[in-house]
Amino acid sequence: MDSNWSNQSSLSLDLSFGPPRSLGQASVVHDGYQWRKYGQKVTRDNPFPRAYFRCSFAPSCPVKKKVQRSAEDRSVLVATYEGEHNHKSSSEDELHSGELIPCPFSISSSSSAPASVTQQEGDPEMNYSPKFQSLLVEQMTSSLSKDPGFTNAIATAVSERILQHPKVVFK
DNA sequence: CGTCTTTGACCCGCGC
DNA sequence: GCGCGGGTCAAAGACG
Repeated sequence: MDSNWSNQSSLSLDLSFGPPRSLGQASVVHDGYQWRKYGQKVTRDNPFPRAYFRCSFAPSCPVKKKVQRSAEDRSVLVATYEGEHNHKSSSEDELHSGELIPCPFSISSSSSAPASVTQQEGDPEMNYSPKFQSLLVEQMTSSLSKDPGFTNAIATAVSERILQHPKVVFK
């Protein structure tokens, strides 16, 4: 067995909570993949509901994703990935078609120290607007300076998933 | 009309 | 053996 993905890797950077409520269709591309929600549960150790997602980009893709708000800081969203994508990301396809800039944050590395990115809520106008993006960058910068585990996870994810190059270390 | 989210019920594993 | 908690299923409703 590949030990890579047998364990869960967690790291959050999930934009799906941006829109107030995007009901109906369009499972949003959060991190380069398409996710379909198949369940939600309130766990004992966390008052906030945990959402369960599957990769809907490829029906045969075994990857699962759990998204849960941190009990300590509710502005922190923690996403836990399980499994390995047996296909390339949808954003890569988009990249190849020369249209959109991919969101390079599909975390496939297993970091010993789960990192997270905070995302403020409350302003529906900040969904995917430049304002929101700049805020996100700001939050990430903050996380980078505070949490070395996050740095490594990002570096690994970017190098493995997007650049297809050896590990790059941010410093 | 087709696809996706929501939500309650069900199933299974684990600890006591 | 029983109870609890986590994870999954499936029907119903909603939206473009």
